[in-house]
Amino acid sequence: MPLSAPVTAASVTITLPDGKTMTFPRGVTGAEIAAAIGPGLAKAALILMVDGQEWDLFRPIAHDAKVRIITKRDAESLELIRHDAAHVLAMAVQALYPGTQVTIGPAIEDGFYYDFARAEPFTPEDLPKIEAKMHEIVKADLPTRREVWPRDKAVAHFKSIGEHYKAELIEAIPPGEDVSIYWHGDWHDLCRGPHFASTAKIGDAFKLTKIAGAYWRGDARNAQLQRIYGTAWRDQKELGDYLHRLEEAERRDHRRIGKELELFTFTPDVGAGLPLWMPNGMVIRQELEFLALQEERKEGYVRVATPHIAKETLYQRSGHLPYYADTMYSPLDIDGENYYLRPMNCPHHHMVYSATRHSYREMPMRIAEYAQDYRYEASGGLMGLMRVRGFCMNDAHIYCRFDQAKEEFIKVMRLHARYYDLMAIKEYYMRLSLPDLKKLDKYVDQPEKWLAALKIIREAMVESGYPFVEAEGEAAFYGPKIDFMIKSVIGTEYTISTNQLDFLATQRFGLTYIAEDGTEQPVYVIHRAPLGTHERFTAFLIEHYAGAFPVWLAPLQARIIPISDKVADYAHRVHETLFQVPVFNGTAGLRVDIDLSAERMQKKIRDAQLQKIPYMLVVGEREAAEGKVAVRLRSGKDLGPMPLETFIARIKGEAESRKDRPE
RNA sequence: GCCGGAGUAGCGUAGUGGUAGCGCAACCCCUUGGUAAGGGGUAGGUCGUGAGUUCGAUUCUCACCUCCGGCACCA
Repeated sequence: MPLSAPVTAASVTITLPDGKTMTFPRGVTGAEIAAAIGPGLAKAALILMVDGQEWDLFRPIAHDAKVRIITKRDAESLELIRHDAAHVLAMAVQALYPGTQVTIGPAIEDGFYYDFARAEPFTPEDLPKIEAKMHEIVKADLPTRREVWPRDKAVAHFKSIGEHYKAELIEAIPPGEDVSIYWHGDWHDLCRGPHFASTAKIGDAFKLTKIAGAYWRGDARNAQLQRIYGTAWRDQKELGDYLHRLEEAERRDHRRIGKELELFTFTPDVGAGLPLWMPNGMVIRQELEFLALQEERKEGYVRVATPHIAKETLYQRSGHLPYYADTMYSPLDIDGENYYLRPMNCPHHHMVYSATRHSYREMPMRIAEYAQDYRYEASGGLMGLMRVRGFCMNDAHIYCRFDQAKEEFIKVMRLHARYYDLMAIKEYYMRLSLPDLKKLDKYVDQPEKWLAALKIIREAMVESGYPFVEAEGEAAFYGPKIDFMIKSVIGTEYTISTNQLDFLATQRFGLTYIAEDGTEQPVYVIHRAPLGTHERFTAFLIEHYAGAFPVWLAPLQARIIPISDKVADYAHRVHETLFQVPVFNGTAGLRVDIDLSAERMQKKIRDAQLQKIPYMLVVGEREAAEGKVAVRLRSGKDLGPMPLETFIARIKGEAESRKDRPE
């Protein structure tokens, strides 16, 4: 094709990203343009952007246009590869298992999936077979073709070939519209596109990863389909890197580390989702509680303690029962009355608040408790310490005047920030959780109160400068909130902390204060849990630190390693000295032990290393003679011998500052 | 809760229709060693629980419990 064909009515002018223009006959395709630019590009081209719109390489261009050709080097290519891979997965499955219906199959983060309807379940043994078939299809280099059909023709067609889910999808498209059908060889599917010109362009860097159940259209009332997940990349190296990342993530999994470091355990004898904190894990809990106690004291909080159960009437009054009865443990019948294990602490705290009269002078009143709760979470949703049925929450309720709500909300945000800074937590985002206006039955219907509460939170967030995203349908029934969202190491998103504004409690519980003019005025309630629950927060910290906790959190802060039992006496003296060191910002003195086993020093070092103990204090005859300890970090770094006092100053400083020392 | 997979010693694992091995950990002995695994030995399991099939079940079947991967849910 000539680079400078004459400009006529039968030609189009193509403008390339560098501003260069080329002229082609009308109806030119991306493949032809790429070929005109160069054979390398012709080979590398995947799809193109035509005036910002994704366009198949084989689809004719009828107008002058700005064109950008996408190759594997472009960021967009990953999603395209995954989308094409999903199609090939569907092709492979339908070839191997006739009668299987296709539904949808999008590209997702790191890969793709496809949902199938089939009476027989897929088994893990099927995956290699399907994968092999996919490679066959890719190698077959099947050409892609795009057709545009009227909606009604498509519906009738897919019904006629028994693809009822597809037909249903197309029926959701407004009548009169056209739909695009993509063919790969003689297999075809309804699809928006775009797709590569042939199946070979996908390459071979893909792998099927798991089989799962998934509801049709994401609704549990619908039929359950079978989902096959895969991952796909541009080349084998990227695929290898990804699989390697997964392995690394598995190593950080809090369930694995929790077992290795003996932090917590579960047993069917106690019950699903009911964690047992072991001595090592309890140290972390206590240190977090002590941190909270200190920080909350600075902020004017007071502490209370309240029972773990309450009568049904309390939850009727709070309004929780009608909304959440199905996620509460069944009630206990005590003397003919129903008592519930509490799923949250608000009503108890409201009772404390309303036990006395409150003047405007004492507002805000901040009532705090690390409080144990029980929620009957769906059995399938339980996950290690991240999602449990019994948990202990860093809870507090702030009772304030309307005019104080914003400032109090900001103060809570700043408290969050202090905690997160302290622990160098950066991998989270803040979500302003709003009610879903289409499902108002899930929320208290008082539009003007919602708007007022929302205004306070929005202003508080804007004034304090914290970035946030908004999400509909995530609010509590009693008000909007800011949720702090994190991802577990395996990629599931959880709310780790929360800051909520409640306009309802004051009505439900008659929570008021006496204003300057002697009238009773309603209070606003802020529910906040910056450290979330011990369970989820610790799970997160385990993964965040990969088990290598900073000194202030480490269950064992130092281990003394005598080189031989000739120095056992000295080791004991070192231990006793360290044990007695007072730590200002800690629940106790230093946490230290001695490894007196009959093993060689190298073995003891290895053991301490695997337990991720921050400091190993090697003591031999030289150290004993000089009153020193040879300090080794868990990173492997050897600090050499130093006077015991020098080491004490160092570790005490770290414990008290709660700073993590980069090693 | 739903779909699929799994449960063997404290942990990690092998294995079989004829009641089970291995590694680490534990305990004992030898070794007294200078910065990631010294050597030898001992003990530890009603093979998740219950029922069924069978002459016989850890192995096959069913139910339940628990865990894992998703989905749904998540105040």
